[in-house]
Amino acid sequence: MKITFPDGSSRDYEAGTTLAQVAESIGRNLAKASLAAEVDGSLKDMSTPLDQASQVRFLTFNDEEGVDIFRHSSSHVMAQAVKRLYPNVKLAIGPPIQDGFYYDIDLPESINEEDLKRIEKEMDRIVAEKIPFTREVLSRKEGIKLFEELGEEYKVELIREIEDDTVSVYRQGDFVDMCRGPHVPDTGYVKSFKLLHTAGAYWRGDEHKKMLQRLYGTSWVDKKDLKAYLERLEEARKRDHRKLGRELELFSIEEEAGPGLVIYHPKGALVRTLIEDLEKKEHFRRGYQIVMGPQLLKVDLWKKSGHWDHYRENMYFTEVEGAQYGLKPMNCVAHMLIYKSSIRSYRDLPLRYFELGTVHRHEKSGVLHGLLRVRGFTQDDAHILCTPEQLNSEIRGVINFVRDMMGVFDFEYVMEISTRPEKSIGSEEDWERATKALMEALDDEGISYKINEGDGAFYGPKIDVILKDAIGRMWQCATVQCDFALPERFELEFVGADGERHRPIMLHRVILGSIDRFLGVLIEHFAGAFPAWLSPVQVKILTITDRSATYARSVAGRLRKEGFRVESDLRNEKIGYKIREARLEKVPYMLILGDQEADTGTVALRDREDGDRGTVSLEDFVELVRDLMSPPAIPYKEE
RNA sequence: GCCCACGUAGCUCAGUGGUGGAGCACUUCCUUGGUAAGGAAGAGGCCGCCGGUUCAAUCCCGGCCGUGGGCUCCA
Repeated sequence: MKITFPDGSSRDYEAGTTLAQVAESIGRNLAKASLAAEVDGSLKDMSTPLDQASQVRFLTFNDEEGVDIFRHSSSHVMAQAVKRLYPNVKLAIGPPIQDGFYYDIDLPESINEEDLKRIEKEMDRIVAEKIPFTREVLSRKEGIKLFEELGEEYKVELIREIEDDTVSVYRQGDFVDMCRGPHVPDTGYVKSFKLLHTAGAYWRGDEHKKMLQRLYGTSWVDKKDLKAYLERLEEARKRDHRKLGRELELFSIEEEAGPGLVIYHPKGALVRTLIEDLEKKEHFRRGYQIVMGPQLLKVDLWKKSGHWDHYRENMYFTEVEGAQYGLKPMNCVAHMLIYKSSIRSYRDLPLRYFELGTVHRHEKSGVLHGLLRVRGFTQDDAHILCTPEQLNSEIRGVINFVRDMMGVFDFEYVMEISTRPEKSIGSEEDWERATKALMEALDDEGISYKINEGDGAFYGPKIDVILKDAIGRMWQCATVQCDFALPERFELEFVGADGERHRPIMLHRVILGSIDRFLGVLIEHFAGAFPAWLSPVQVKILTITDRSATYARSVAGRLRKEGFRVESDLRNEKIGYKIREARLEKVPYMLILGDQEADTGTVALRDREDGDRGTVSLEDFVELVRDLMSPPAIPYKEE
């Protein structure tokens, strides 16, 4: 029989030859590296015998599928270890995930750090035993019987729900698990792993079902990769915006004030202001009008908007003089009222209302996280009201806006479109038209995108922008959403060229999203070392001795006149000490001033990245850094 | 909201059923030193909050609040 490989070459083999033997015949290294194989499009174990001519692709740790198979096998090894140590454990599911795997288990006692170490030791034994993974196909009935006898009620529940007549199970020695497979040939493959932490997880992700224990681990084909991954985790910890936020005196969240409520200290408030100033400027350039809505609006209005029915449990309410008010969780309602305040003509459209709107949402206590998930935050929110004909160009305008802003902050990004979910409102034509408009806008801009079927908002489809930070993590910030519901509910109209009344389409969009969250992402992206234009302190003047204080004051004055943010450290401390502190504060430029500089009108420049840069004249320094001290210019584009 | 862990000085963290500690930071004094920590002294704590056990609780138990890792939900 003829076996064909991805490079187009082929070889002949006897029927019954296993994939492992095929790999071996090609080369020792391939055989060693191959974890499983893809045969005519489906994934198979290396021990699978081939019985007919096929297309074969061997999967290694360099293939996405190979990585998943490897991690999946890792989770089986962990499950086997758990089962050896806790015979009464019931297993739920154990899939591979990004960078690792987990297994959900049901166990009366709870697993702690020391237990994880014990489980790791047991896993080491299982790995050393090199137990082969063997596949077995059972009928559903046999499968149910097998797992009922084992007391594995979760597996039984899963088998009852699958539609096939057969189920496959994998054995590794005394351990058996229901599993689609494939797996690596034996447990010896999984030697570079580490169990990371435990967590609670609902059975089948349903908060009404039982809470299980989830054990998280990571595994790699090579010890080096494991080490690199653990170092990456360490790097992420160092960049944690909660830690840096405190160290750099940017913000705090105090128990006294309330969970999820951010207090911006001078430096954090300054960075936020710089971002917001840039946002205002860029919005004005793009034809947005700034508006401001009140923090409290009457409950009747929230009933009209649908928030009372759909969002009430996330809102804060209060009563004043017998009238019920709700604290705004979104900015749209006031914008609707502005639109309705006069009769609109098609000539007025599009209308782009922009608000740096501070909103409050009663998030569940367990989800709060630094600046990334809070209860009070400020969005760079806008609602664009336009005609159906204008939809495409408005969406493209937003996309370009996002593109420009991501460039300013040095972020890469990808875009995704989310389509109609099952629970949704509006006509099929509206949804189709709006989804098409979003896709066409991205196509027209030459942007590739992924589609998330059924992931849209209940009132319309959306584009999400997922940005990628300096260490490869993804964050969702910008979003563009079509909304049919609000124009309908508020009976928004415009008079068309035909003299008839028409309903405008509304786009809801944010560029950075929550400014608070964006700041958190920025802190982690730059590891606290903001680019000069965003740094709270741009230049720090450090004196060698008291004798230089007067000169230092004149230098500071000159730089302030230039608009630079300057701080002086005139303390009676050694220069090494002052430099150390300025470095920890991540100030981009340090000017070291002693007798030599005072005598010659120069500054000894030191920067955050390159260290000592020698002596330059004060005026040369100003020229050198001037352009870096304000936000990068965004070229003006004709709409 | 749910599961697990944690909560000691501004920060990082030791610690014990009977009197609370260190380093850094802070204050004062000495030192005037040229590219990542000079020296000395001092001040600083409802040991998260409430209740229980105990002759005695920061420590043991319970509840609450908060934080962390996740789940669910989301900007």
